[in-house]
Amino acid sequence: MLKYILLGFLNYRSMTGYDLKRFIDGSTAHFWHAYHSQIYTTLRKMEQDGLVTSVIDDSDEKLERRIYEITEQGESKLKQWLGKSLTELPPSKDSLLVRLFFSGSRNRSDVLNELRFQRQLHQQQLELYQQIKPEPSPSESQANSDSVDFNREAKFWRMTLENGLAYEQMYLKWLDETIAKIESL
Amino acid sequence: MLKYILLGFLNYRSMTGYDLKRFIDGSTAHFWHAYHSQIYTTLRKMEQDGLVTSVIDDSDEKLERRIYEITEQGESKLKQWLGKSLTELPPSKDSLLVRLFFSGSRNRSDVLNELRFQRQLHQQQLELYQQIKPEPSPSESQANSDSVDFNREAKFWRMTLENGLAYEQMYLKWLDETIAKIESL
DNA sequence: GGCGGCATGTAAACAGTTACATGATTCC
DNA sequence: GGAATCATGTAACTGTTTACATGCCGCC
Repeated sequence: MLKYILLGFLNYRSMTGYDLKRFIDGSTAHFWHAYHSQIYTTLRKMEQDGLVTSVIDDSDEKLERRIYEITEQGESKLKQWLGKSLTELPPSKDSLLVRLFFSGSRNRSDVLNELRFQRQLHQQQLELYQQIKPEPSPSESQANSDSVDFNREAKFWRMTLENGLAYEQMYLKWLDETIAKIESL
Repeated sequence: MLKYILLGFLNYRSMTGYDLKRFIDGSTAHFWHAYHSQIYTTLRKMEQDGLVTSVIDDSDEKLERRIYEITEQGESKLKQWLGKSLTELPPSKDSLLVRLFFSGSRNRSDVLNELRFQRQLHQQQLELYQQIKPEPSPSESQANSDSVDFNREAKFWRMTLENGLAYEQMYLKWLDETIAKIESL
């Protein structure tokens, strides 16, 4: 999956592993995050497979940056993947719910503290999304890609952001209700 | 993580890998699913680590069932894990959102078909949760565990179900809004 | 006879996490 | 002087998925 995210961004423009990490953190991280270690190793593997090529930029001495560029093979791989629809529900994993499921034997206040802390984190996450509101910005400078319509792309980016907002609002509401239930247990 | 789910259920009562698979499918699957292959191998590893023991039940000839039982070490491992709270947001992964994020260049009708199909799946999932409503039932028979209060446990199971319901309702609403936006693009 | 459910596993591949490792520059 | 950010990577481990593999029983 990470492979396709990297191809997706490299299809906008060539960039380094570090740039990719920042784009992911600033946009897809809430529905797909990745550690830098995985990004670098995946890029290497993709280069071996002919999906990307890389050149080393030495324009600043002392700072070696490896710039990745998508190949035609990479582009067709991305198009092919986008071409066949998902036919299943993506599995979700939420370790908080696992913990809550088995929390019957726990101290009421321990559970409440855990949920209240999660509430804070979700509140912060929501505020973060609300600040992004105007636009996520993988364009930044002019794209070197032939024909990417960034106005159109941005509409889809915003839809995923709307999902994040809806998710956090739902989660906060559920946490509040759940905290109230446990308080009156 | 799966390890703790298995310990959690085995703490209710001893059972086989197959039973565990069914309990997971019937309760935690929407926030943590597992394939049978992983369940069996994880149980073996847990036995090596002294968290569970197993006996082979041959009461029915022809049908060998390996029944797993939690050990004291397993119980304390579970308690220890429940004891230290989550201090981060669990990462979420949703490949549909990844696909949508990079869907600017796709055919409008292809994207719409994919989203409408997801809508159906989420609708089914919601209905499934609504039918479970009365009670998830890992008790079934009398528990062999010393002191599990299944009435109390059930309250926590229900809270995770409420999360599933809220999630599906949120997702359906978002899908409807997103479909409408793309239709008028 | 075929299908689905019961029941158990192994093997290989792939994905993801944590820890180790280095070294420059900038800001306080 | 220390912390943060830029920038890149490897190694070891853990977790997850897919495919292969077997055999019984009951139902239609």
